[in-house]
Amino acid sequence: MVGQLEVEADGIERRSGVSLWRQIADKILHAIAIGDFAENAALPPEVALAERYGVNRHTVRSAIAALVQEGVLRAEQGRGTFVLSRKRLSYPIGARTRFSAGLQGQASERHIVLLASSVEPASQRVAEGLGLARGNDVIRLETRGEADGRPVSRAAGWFEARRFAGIDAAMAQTGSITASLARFGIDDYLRQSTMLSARHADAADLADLDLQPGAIVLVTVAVNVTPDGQPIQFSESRFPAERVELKLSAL
Amino acid sequence: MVGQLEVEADGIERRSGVSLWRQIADKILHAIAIGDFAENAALPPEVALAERYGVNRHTVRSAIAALVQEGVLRAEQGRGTFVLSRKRLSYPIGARTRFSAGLQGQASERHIVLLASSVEPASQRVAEGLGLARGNDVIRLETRGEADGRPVSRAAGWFEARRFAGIDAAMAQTGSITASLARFGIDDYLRQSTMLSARHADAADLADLDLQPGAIVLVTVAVNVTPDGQPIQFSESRFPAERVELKLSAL
DNA sequence: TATAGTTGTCTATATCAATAGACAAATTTA
DNA sequence: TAAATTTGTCTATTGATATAGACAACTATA
Repeated sequence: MVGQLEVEADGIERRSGVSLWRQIADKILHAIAIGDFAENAALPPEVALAERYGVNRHTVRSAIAALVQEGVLRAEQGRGTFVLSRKRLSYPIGARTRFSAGLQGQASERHIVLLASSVEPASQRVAEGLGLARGNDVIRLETRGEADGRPVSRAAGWFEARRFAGIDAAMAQTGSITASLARFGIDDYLRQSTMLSARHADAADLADLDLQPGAIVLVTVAVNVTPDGQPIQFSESRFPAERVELKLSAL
Repeated sequence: MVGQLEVEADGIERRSGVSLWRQIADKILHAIAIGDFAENAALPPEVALAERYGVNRHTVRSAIAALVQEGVLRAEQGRGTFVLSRKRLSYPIGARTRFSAGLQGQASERHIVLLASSVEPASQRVAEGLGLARGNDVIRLETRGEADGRPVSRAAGWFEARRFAGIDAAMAQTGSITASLARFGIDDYLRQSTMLSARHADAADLADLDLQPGAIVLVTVAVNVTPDGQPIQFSESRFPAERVELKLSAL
């Protein structure tokens, strides 16, 4: 027999299209992120978690299994289940956002990897963002940001091809957008505007950011300009919400 | 027999803990939000959607049924399925963010409702944000922002009780944080910092923002200060990602 | 060395999610 | 009016999700 609860404890929703084990895994992740469970600390035993969330022990086990798979937890028979992962990185977004500078002190190793580059005609929104006519050639750089070996961002950046010919090579060589732009005489640039949204990770996000299905990504669409307001870069970036939060400072 | 596809089209993930119909509902919502389907336009027929996403027609029907339930779509037998809802609001976040001012032109009617208020000792993070000793009394205002009758934000704001005694009454009367602060001699205030994250909506969010289970909320935690840097308000706001995107401008 | 507490594995059952196919009902188009 | 298009409803089957209970395996501790 099944003892069906009418009201669930702690924000667990049934028949929502999101399985209970996934919801509980998200809750545990969130609890770790906000510091409810310290690093290396033992999680409450499975029966306690099952009671807290009003579900069967096996459902909790499914959630834990997913997080073990993700490398967030480690389960030891007879001892308990332990927290491995650290808190979320705080990624700054402001007028002078720079990848490495912003994460200083939070991760010992951080860098950007150039995954691919290509020349293509500007789409509608890229053209608008850069103030070009639609169809003008632009260079697209596909990059991934990593901190301590974990992917923390995945971005596409577009630059006017005529003005920034060779920026792909510069990026491959320097591993830095800032350094690459410096080669084109851009010593300073500002973030003009940023649109921010959130959605479930799609197949590309899962592969790019090493996420599990059901994860959430933050998406920013931004335009960088020179100090005198000339657009130089249009970008779309995706951040895994479980590993990164955004800190908005003076734009 | 079942013809199982190895690779799914368009970012649909199986065995993810998120059901296919929920993922497809999210995709349709996103497509509407970014303007792929115009308002009042017909959606592609169910068989076409099923093929596009690589799922059975009945699965698409489940997704559509959920969106009809949410009031996003209207299905008419023999004719088609039509888009009711408009694009996402673009909610500005910047140095001088004000609720009504920011949404001007995007919604014809907008206001803040005061849901509840109370006096309580400051928690750790509220005390830190306001620069108080932990346990000092603070006033908490629970509010909901609405635009054209739809909830677009749900916020809790904390103010030092000694300095802002009566701000709850002022808020109830004026329906505006800005106007209420003016009564305490605050003619201008700035957003000092904002932390931004995203997660699945919990039970409270579902009720407060009239969402369906599985929805995503954007969460901001911010501190407002006077022009000379004195903290006056600590706030946590939640925005439904399917209805709102955040526009970051000069902080 | 028992004993209690914890995770791991197994069986069984019920419900939800997804596929498959057929046909009805309503609308639009030729 | 007839045909084509589209949504609505029904049955059937399979696999994933969730509950239930029992017991094994391992660890720490009294």
